[in-house]
Amino acid sequence: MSEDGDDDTGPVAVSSPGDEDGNGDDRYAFWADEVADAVEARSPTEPVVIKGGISPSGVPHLGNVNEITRGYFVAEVLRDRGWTVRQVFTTDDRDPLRKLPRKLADLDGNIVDLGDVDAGALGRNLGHAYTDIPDPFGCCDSYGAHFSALIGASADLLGVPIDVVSTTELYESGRFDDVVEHVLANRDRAREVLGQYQDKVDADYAPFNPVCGSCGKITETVTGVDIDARTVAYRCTDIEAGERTIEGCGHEGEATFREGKLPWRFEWPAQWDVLGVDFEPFGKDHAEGSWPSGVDIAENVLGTDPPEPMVYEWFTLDDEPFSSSEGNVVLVHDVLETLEPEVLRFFFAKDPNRARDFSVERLDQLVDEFDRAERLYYDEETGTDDETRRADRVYPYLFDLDDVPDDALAAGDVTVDPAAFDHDDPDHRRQRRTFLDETFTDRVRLPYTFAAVLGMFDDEAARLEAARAQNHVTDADPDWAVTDAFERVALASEWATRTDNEYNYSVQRGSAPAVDVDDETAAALDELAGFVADGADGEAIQGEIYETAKRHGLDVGDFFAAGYRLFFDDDEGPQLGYFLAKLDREFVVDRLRRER
RNA sequence: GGGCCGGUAGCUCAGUCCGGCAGAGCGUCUGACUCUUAAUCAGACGGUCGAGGGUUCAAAUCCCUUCCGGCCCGCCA
Repeated sequence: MSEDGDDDTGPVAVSSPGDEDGNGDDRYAFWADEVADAVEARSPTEPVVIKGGISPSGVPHLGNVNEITRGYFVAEVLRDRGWTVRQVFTTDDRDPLRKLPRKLADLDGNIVDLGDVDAGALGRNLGHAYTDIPDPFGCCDSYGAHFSALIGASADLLGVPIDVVSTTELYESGRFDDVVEHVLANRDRAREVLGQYQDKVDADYAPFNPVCGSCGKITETVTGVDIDARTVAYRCTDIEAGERTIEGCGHEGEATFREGKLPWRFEWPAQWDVLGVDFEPFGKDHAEGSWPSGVDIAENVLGTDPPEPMVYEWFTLDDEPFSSSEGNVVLVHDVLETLEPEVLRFFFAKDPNRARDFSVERLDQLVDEFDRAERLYYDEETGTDDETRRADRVYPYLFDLDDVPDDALAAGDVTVDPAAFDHDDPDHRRQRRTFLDETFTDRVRLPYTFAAVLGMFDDEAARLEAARAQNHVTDADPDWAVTDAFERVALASEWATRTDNEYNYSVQRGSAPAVDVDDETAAALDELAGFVADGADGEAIQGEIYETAKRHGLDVGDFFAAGYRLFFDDDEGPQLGYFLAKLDREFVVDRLRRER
């Protein structure tokens, strides 16, 4: 993983509690198993600490969620091996706001344009720490607190337990005092080490950025350090932020170690040290930048061991890079309106080494892939050995008791409250696994695109009827499984609406689409209209469509197409007979007669 | 300039670390079910594994070179 020539990421020796991945085949079916082995090889003390973190600079998008979910899978594997794990998430909220994002989001996850909030007020806060900037929505203590709350909510939505740790809080509480003192007391060494990685480090460089006592900006020019008093003297000078310069106010003053921050290259290793981090995944951007220097700083400035690393590739959103500042974002909140949480977790369980596109257009493919993995896990389908091994290994970690209906839990004699599920409690874990392997085998999944089709029936009974007709639901299925399965209809419908794809049909109520029908088809339509007018249920109408077409010597497919054209102005649609039965009869009859 | 990750069927990707007959799903095509309408089922088509060289009895897999794509070496997942 680390490619640094001279560090000591030792050989991976398998050890410790309940090692259980040796089934005669020692290849890794799941990347998290390999990482867990490496973490165990460090002989960590409990709780094992797994970290992630971001700056709360704006909307926490799906890419940011890697920082939560990648660590989660490793945490879960370690917990299954008997380890107690703490997953922390640092919100780097003392970082300064460098650039105004184009889009923001309220606490419910609704995206709003910058122009819809007080952009001027935000603009005046460039250069200030996120926790010192008022929340543009007025609902949280600060800008930083607002977006930290959103990322915390994203984790909750995915059922991942994290301790959110505010970096500002680490400074203000004094937890960082000792490490800041150490860095500043050894600032020559710090300069020397970081200087190997960054050209801008010169003789004047001081590894601390005080908050200006006058204008409140994070400043860079330290003019003196008093270790005993735990203060630094500074002058508030201009700072560079991308192409623009944020002007300093010129104020000269003194700041304590709690009134400022370490530069990122030092702050990250300081977090490892203070929080005792054993494993941290990070994006490819850090792999060649802050990671190598962080290792060096940890070992040679702080004198601590860096955590086990893991680099993950970035995602794109419909082939475009995610960008909080550019506004190309999608929140977990949004995604969960179209996907079950287990499917989204599945996306994050894929190989981190591979760049992936989160394609909204092709969400059905992702869901199908998940469904297949699930069937492989339950031995309801056969696949290649590799596919099966992967499914067996990965699927249990996608499941969360909170995602299934209460009566399902009751049916499985689950006594733990899903909302109070303790990932470190062996009994809770056992109950979850037992439920998964026993009760949940009765679950029902409607294929995603079929669920999208069902979305056009606004009537519950009609949906059930159609699903039964296709044998997706049978009398043998427990009620909870049927209820649960139909949850997918709302998700798939939302997807169809958002992408406006071929499942987003809408009945052309206003006026009949222009349809040219030949005489024979016209006669058949009239006859069908008569049948409908006499009153018939969906199944009867469906059958009659075939019969009518045959009587008139019409191709059944063409006749259906004529029907779809009349009602949807499209060549295809839902099962027509069932669908027409659910519309008001007079309208259907008139439309079939091309009279309205 | 230096580095990281990828390139395998039309599409999405497993397989590469640890060499052993090139795989899956979707799509396409054909056929069947005397109701083909997200159909379903059966079958078929589909690949110089980016390219070249090397090691080997044997290479998608290991080594060297090279091309293409994404990214990093300010801040960023």
